[in-house]
This record gives sequence, C-alpha cells and structure tokens, in this order.
Amino acid sequence: MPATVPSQGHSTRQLHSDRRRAAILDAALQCFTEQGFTATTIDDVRRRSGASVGSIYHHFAGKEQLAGALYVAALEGYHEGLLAALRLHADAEQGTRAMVRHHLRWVAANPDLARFLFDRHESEVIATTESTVHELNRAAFSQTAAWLKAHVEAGRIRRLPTDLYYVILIGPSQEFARHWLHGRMASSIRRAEGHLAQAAWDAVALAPQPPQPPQPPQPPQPPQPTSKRG
Amino acid sequence: MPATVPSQGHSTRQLHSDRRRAAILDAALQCFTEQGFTATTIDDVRRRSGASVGSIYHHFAGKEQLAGALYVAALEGYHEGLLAALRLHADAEQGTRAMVRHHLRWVAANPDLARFLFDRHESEVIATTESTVHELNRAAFSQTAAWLKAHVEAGRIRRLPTDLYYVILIGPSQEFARHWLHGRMASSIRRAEGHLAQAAWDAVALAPQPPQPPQPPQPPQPPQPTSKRG
DNA sequence: GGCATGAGTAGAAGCATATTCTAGAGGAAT
DNA sequence: ATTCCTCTAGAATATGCTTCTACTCATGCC
Repeated sequence: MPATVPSQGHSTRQLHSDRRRAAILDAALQCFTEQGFTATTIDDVRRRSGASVGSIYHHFAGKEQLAGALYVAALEGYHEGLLAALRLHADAEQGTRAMVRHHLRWVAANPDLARFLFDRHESEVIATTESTVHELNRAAFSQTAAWLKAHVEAGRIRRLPTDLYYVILIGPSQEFARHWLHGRMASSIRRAEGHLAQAAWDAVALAPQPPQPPQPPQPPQPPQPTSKRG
Repeated sequence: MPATVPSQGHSTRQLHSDRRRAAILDAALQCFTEQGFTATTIDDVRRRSGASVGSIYHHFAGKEQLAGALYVAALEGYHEGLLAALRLHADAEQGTRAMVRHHLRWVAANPDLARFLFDRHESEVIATTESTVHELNRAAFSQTAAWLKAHVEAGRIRRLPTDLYYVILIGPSQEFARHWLHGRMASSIRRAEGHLAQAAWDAVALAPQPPQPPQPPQPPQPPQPTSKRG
C-alpha cells in the first residue's frame, strides 16, 4: 500500500488516526532533514508530532520503516512528474530535454524531499521497503523505455543497451543534484539546466552533428509546460 | 593524517599497533560490506579483528570515524588512479574516455570498496571526516579542471561552467556503477564501458562544425517560459 | 641491569535510545 | 447498554555505542 494513501476509513476515529499518521510522517521528515536519520530519535519525532511512542509504533513498524514510507512517497511524486513530462513530448529531443528539466526542477522545488531521497538511494535505511521501491522504479523504467524505443526505431536516438539510457540521460543531473543539494555547486540549477539538457541530448542523439541528415529537424513545437509542480 | 599512512614509528610496539589498526579496519570493511553500517556492531568488529573494544576505541574515536577512515582510504585510492589515467593521455578524446574507463574499472576491481564508498557519498556516516573528504575532492577536481581547461582553449572541448564537467563526464558512469553494484544492471561493466565513454565524449566534445557564429558559452535555450527556480 | 613512562590493550560499567509490553480510552456495532 | 476493537499512552526492556579504570609491556634513562 502506498504510504500516501491511508486505508479508506469513513469514521471520526479513522480521521483522527490518519491525521496522527500524517503528523508523524511530517515530523519525521522535518527531523530527518534537520538532523539526519541516525541523529533523530523516536523521542524527537514524538515531541514534534505530539504523538506518543506507542502511537508511532502502532503506525510504523520502526524507525526505518518510517523513513521507508517517506522515501516511497517521495519517489512516487518524482516518477509521476517524470512520466507526465514525457507524455507531453512526442519529439525525441524535446522529450529528452524535458526529462532532464523535470529532474532538476523537481529537485529545486522539493529540496528537502530530494535530499532525503537521494541520500538514501541505496542506503540500508530503506532496505525494508526495497521491493516496493524496486517495483516503482521498474514501472517508471518500462514506460520510459517504451518511449525511447519508438525514437530509436525512428532513427532519432542511437541504439544502446536499454539499461544504459537512464544512466546516460539522468546520471549527470542526478550527480549535479546530489552536489547542489549539499551546497557544493557554483552553478545554479537554472544555469545548469540548459547545459545538462544539451549534454544529455548529444549523448544519445543519433549522429550528433551530421552535415544535414535526410530528415529535416522538426520545428520546435511549443510545449505546454506544467505550470505547477505536483 | 590520512588513514592509509599510520604514524611513522620504528619499534616493535609500533608495528603491533599498526597491525592491530589495520586488522580493525579490515574487519570493519568486511562487516560493513556484509551487513551494512548500522547492522554492524562494535562487537562484530571486535570478534572479527581479534581486538578488544578498548583497543578499537583507542585507534578510532567511534564507529562513524571508523567508517570515515575507510571512506577516506577508498577515496584516495580512487583519485590516485583517476589522475594517473589523466596524465597518460594528452589527447582530449582519449583522456575523456580514459576517465570513464578508470571509473568503471576501479569499480569492477574494488566492488566492496566501491559499494562502501558510493553508498556513503553524502551519507551522514562520513560527516565526521567531511573536511578531509572535501579537501581530497577539491585537490582532484582542480587537477582535472586544469586538464580540461587546456583542451577547451585548444578548441577540442566545449566551454561549460567548470563544475559541470565532472557531473557530465562521470555522472553516467557513477549512476551505472551504483546500480551495477547492487546487481540491478543487465549490462556488464565491460559492455557498458564503450557506450559510456562514447556518450561522455559526445556530451562535451565541441561540435566539429558549429552552425552558428560565436555564442559558445550560451547553450541553446529551450523555448520554455520557466518561472522562478533557484 | 633496574626503574619510570606512556602507548596500547582489556573488559566491565554506564548510558542513550530503539523496541516491546501492558493497560486504558473511547468510537462503532449489536 | 454492552461489547469489541482500534488507537493511544508511557513504563519496562534490550541492545549496543561509548566511557572508565586498571593492566601490560616496549622503550628510554640512570
């Protein structure tokens, strides 16, 4: 069950319970963000959320599962936006750039969540929700792969082992974000965006700079950008 | 100060001490690799190393510092190889490819160390050695930057904000390695190497024929009315 | 050689904190 | 009204990091 969707109750009691659960998650994210996972004690979360220790352990099996729930919620939000961005762009180059842009803008819009998410990619902290995370990634990956496949067959994107597309396209942005979130980047996300999008496209485009390929470049279609981050 | 170079003693006692220290580090790496950081107890390290708890705490200020020492040692080894690879190649394309190759081969040759290293990039576990790590990275970065600068001025590599080169060149390999180390990549490192090296080069190579007159620093701006984003 | 010194070693004690346990409160169903 | 059950509460427990105190024994000095 996704962490974002609590069980569908219909009573006053259920409402109280859901609010409590949300308050705990909220407090936990704040604590983790400010102090880090290990430095955060259950008692910190208790104080901040107003819940009792027993209540916390009623809703979550433990501290790690609490972090896991946050992680899954963050990942869902991220993927949702990525796939939405992809659906908006039929063109190979525009879509590729949109992926990079989505990544960077999501990070800029959700720095706390992003930092929490990225610092815990691969971390043992989320081991308890590993299968859920794996499933989420697989789902997003297969949709992205289908989109790419179409463009490979259309001769716009070079043919590569499927699992390499993601690392080539998003790797630089991911690495950039990791450092940026820790204040170690001189460039702003804004400034990096264009360069990283260009680099991503050049890295996968078929025939980076042919004199003039038979198919003329499509006119830049005016994309309808998502004005609001979801 | 580096963890790899113990204080320069010359006595039997010193030798014993150094061996003990090394045994502790060794045992710790094994434990961390097998069970993860949090799951590893000081007692595990004690049993495996043959040292006593007191001895461990004599050599290292705590569990985190123990991990930190391993981290620093791993990072030093990695950087050393990277810079060596760079010195071997005066040519821009060859050097770029060599960087990628070094990254991937180092990972393949030191999977345990690599996994330990990458899983803890940004992790709070290494917070205690942060300044050392920062210093190491800065040193390696500046040397790499100098190498790149030369090629930018020679017109072989496109001009980008300095801090972006690293993320563009190594980002994909880094991301690949991350997943590969966790058994989530279908491609072998061997197979990925060529593709990733090619992608890296295409992402930074100056286009053979830039169609438009001087505007190298400005990337092609996607027709996107971006609003305010940091 | 005999002694003082102090780094290294040892394991028990202390303490912080994650987790479990037992009890109680109060909506919802009968 | 009674019973049931989920949620809440906080004390008790367990785990395991860290500190403390004492011991060992090379090394350097007389």
